[in-house]
Amino acid sequence: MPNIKQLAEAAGVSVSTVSRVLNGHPYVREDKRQAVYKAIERLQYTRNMNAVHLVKGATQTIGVILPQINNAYFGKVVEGIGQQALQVNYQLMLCQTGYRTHEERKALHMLRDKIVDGLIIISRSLSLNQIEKYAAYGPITLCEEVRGRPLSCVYFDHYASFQKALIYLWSKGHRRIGYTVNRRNSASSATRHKAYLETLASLGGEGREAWIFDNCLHLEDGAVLLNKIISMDDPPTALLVTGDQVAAGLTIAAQKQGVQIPDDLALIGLDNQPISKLLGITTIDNRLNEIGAEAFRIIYRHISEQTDSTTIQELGFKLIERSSV
Amino acid sequence: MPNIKQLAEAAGVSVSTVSRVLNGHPYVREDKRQAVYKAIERLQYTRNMNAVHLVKGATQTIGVILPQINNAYFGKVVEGIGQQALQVNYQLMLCQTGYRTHEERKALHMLRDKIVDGLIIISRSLSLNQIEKYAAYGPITLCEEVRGRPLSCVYFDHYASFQKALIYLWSKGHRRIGYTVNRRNSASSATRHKAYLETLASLGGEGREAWIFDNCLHLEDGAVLLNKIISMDDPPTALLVTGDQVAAGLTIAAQKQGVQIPDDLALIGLDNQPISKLLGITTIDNRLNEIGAEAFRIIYRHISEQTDSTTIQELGFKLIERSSV
DNA sequence: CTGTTAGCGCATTCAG
DNA sequence: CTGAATGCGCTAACAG
Repeated sequence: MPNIKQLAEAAGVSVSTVSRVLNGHPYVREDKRQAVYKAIERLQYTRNMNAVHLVKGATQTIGVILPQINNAYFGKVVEGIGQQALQVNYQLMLCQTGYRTHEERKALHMLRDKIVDGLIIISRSLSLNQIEKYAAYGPITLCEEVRGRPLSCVYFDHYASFQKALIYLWSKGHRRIGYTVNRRNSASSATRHKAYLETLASLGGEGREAWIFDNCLHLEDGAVLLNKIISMDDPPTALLVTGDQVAAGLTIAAQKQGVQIPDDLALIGLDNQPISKLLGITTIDNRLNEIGAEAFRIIYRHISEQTDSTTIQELGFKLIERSSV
Repeated sequence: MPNIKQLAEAAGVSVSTVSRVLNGHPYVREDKRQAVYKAIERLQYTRNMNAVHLVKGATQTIGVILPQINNAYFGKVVEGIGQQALQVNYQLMLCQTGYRTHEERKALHMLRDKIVDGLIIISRSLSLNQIEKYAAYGPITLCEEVRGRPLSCVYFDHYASFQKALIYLWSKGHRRIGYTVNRRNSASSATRHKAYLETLASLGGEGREAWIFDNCLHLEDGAVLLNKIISMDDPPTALLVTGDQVAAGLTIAAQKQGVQIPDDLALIGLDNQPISKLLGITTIDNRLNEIGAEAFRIIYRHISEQTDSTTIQELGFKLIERSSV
């Protein structure tokens, strides 16, 4: 495999001239340019990008940290990231962490070690204090609200969306309202818990611990949950489900068990996944694709502008009324 | 950001000694080793992996080519790849091509340009002739049957699985059997078409062009298809659906339209996705996770052993009987 | 418009 | 056990 020097020799020019044509610089005489092209063809020359990365100090690659790729929620975000990356010729390095801090740290190391130029963290286990330490090595953007730190973020308002959904359920006559989350101890869960208690209180109702269900992420989790709910002495009549996959699981299981939706149990999902449309589930569109796309744009802007500033970006959401309430 | 030379100075040793402790080599006196650690801490030294990649001629990264990440089928395969990659400390570079040959070619270039050490192609648009050209630059593994080329592959037998499913439907009394695919002109589609015609003929039945439906990949496609089928003059009574998402879309739409499954329309899905279990869809488990995992193992073995040989690996499948037939 | 040269940061022979 | 020296392949000042 020839290098640039041999190529230059073969073309009868200097390495810098070769480099110029390789990088499309102007000010190269046409015949020399052609000679280089000829030589490239003849020697089957291919550039070693690792050398380019070394000398440029950048790789045109950004890392994406997420617990698992095979998931409708994360998939939608990554898709958004990827579409933007494509447009500016950036690569995506994927890190499936399974929420293991050890793996998350390894991904952070990629930024420190200059394997990636920036990092997007879709969901995490590590503390912000831990993550913050790596901000010195390059831009990091989280897909959750983060303030007062050297970290950027894109997010939608969990509090407001919960509030809106709760008020909607209340207006439809529901007084026994519960909700589901994935991890009880995540940042968004704390916000949601607060919104849950405060909103219900302000409406003159009350939230109950027994109506809060965790470990709900996948379709199957919804099915399991339905069985749990129908065996409760004092079940909620409505559920705010943070994820359409789970809402779909609940819906399908409900049909099997003869539970009527919305009469026996009302549901509001989240993410506006295709399946919620098909099943007629009322949901909140939080524009996951756009969250991913915007996360990339923020990173890209920070890289391009070499700025150390931080961006905080809130995206809107929309309640989509269908027939599960 | 200090480099290895400054670090060596600070530690009072040579760069080679630093390099040795950095790479965990033996034969370094303990006090010098400690001195290096101290200096690393003090200078906040971090290694530039691009230099390592350059000098080693490898990046510990493999590229993954797929049309889109946000998809149950591809997601499952990528997950399998990622799990294996994690175990041996390899990174994954993701390339969402949207089946655009231009993007696929860009991904192939990553192998040529030494950005990745190997490539896994989950699904493609480019011809094998085009892809084959890049085999000289590093190992390439496809997730489909490929023979007589310098390319490795993992796959399950589309022909045999179609055959098995058709015989099963036939044994249940179906005589008007159709099937769905995503892209009509993909390699697997050709195999399936052959299996479809030959198997039905051997059973004394016949296939019909009108019972073959393409552009079926997502959930919504299944819903659209159901409407198409119920408006047909001469609809099939059973459908072999290559993808549980589509089968799920069909099933859910059928419930809405009052179409009885399996009585009005029988279904056999593919991929054994969670949703097929929930909806009671009879399906074929083709072990997508394992296909991804094995694809990585093959690539990894070829990289480790520096061999130019090629691996062809067939994985088994299993018909999972549920209640949609 | 072009060539010379000095790095980019690290691994690794080869002598000690 | 250790250090000096060489090279990985390329870019970009700098001097023509």
